[in-house]
Amino acid sequence: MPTRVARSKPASRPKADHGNSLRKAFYEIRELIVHGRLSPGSWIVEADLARHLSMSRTPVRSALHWLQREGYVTEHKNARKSRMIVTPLTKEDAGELYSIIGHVEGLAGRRTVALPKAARTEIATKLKSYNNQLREILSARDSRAAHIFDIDRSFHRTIIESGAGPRLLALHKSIEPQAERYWRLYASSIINDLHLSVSEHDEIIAAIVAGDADRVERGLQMNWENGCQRLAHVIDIFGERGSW
Amino acid sequence: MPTRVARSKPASRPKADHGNSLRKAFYEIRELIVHGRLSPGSWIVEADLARHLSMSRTPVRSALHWLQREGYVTEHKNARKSRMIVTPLTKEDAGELYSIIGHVEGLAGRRTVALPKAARTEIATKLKSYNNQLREILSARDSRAAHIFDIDRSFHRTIIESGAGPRLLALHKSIEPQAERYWRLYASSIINDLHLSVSEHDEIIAAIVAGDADRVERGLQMNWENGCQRLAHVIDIFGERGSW
DNA sequence: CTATACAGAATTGTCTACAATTGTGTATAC
DNA sequence: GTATACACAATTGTAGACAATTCTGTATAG
Repeated sequence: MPTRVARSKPASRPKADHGNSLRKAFYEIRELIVHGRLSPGSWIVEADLARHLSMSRTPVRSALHWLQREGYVTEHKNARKSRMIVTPLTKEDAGELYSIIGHVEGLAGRRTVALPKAARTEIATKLKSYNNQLREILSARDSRAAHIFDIDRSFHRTIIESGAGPRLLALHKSIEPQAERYWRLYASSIINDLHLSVSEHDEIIAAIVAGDADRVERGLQMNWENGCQRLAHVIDIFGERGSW
Repeated sequence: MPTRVARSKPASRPKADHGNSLRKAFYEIRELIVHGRLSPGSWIVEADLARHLSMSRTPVRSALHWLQREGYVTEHKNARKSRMIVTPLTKEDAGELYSIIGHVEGLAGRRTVALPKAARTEIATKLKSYNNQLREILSARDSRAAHIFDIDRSFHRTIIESGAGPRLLALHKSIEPQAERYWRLYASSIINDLHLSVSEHDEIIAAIVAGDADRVERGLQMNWENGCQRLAHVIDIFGERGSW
């Protein structure tokens, strides 16, 4: 049996779903990684993914480059060949990741404060609304993780989007989603400490209203820093994923 | 007529310089952009580049994705097709870029200060050496821009490499080279103000020796912030490139 | 003279085939 | 039983062809 198949029909090249494959590949693979279907540390084979997504290796390959760009995929650098793996989730990586996000958001927050007072009030209102939603969920003992995560994300995005320029925004967009991996994996434990984060949010809102840039920056940094420590504690208990 | 072509000569496909094309494409194209051979705002055609580098479009394409990742190339987002352009150099972009670099370095500097005193002294010595080289060049009226740039870069890299973790390091590696584009374009004018930067470096070194994290962070941020303002002034005079 | 429609060129997106390299398993020597 | 060599399978890198879309210029209608 020949390893290379003789195509029975020379005709009919599949219809090259023009312009959507790359996008699709990117989002679907990211989804697989974020949801843990592709487990951290595991080894990626282009052809397998291509088969799974029913497309050729080309867009998959490009998508993997994008994912590498965003840190979901890591180049296991041997020689000159690329060997990609799903980026492992380690305590150390989480530490750096959260620290970077904290600083990026801090920088954005600082610029948010530079906005005119009217705009700031509006933002604060929006933020309060999100934070209250979180509080409600807490008191209702409603622990739909995905829902909580979305609200928390909205909170932070509101700040970013009002303060960051295009470049910082892009940076944040590429870094922040990675926190979701940790979130998902340790969600139930993180939620236990949610009330702490909610309080920290209050402080951030107050600082924005007060127009104190330093305080906003500190508040955001602390929120992530503390989140990181809470996460680290959980990782200590449950172990890392994908680092061996 | 068969849809699939019978190649006139079945033989001799060029030898697929395995494992080096992408790398080569990436660095060469980046070189073209940084040196301004591909001017800011101009429009990129994959096939042209491929011809120029004597390789197929495939690695060029990947390289462009990498360059997009690093911000050298921008997606001129129409419909679903990508249309890449060389990222324009604007005052506004410079402002954000420098601000981000300043914060990233500040964060790294903060962690550098956390090192034991012996290590810090060693770093300080290295930094002083670089800064003295700058001073010598200044007093010698030796204005080889490339040389000056290299030394300044070494100065900052020393701090980053001692303080940053892998993630922050990667981030810095991808952002910082972009400053070079501005540097090169406005080099002669920037050099006129070099003495200011040198003084700021002194302050940074002193702060590292003193072990004052806040002061190091502030120093680095200010160094970039001020650099940005000096640059903005020059851009005001000579105009932006590639934004129209 | 201007606006619209259409044809053809230019360019990007995707696919398959092939080349080259790396890793793995098996057979053989010691 | 262990170690080395060799062959083959698995996988990545690149090439070139085709598909589809967008852009450009030109001709024609008003």
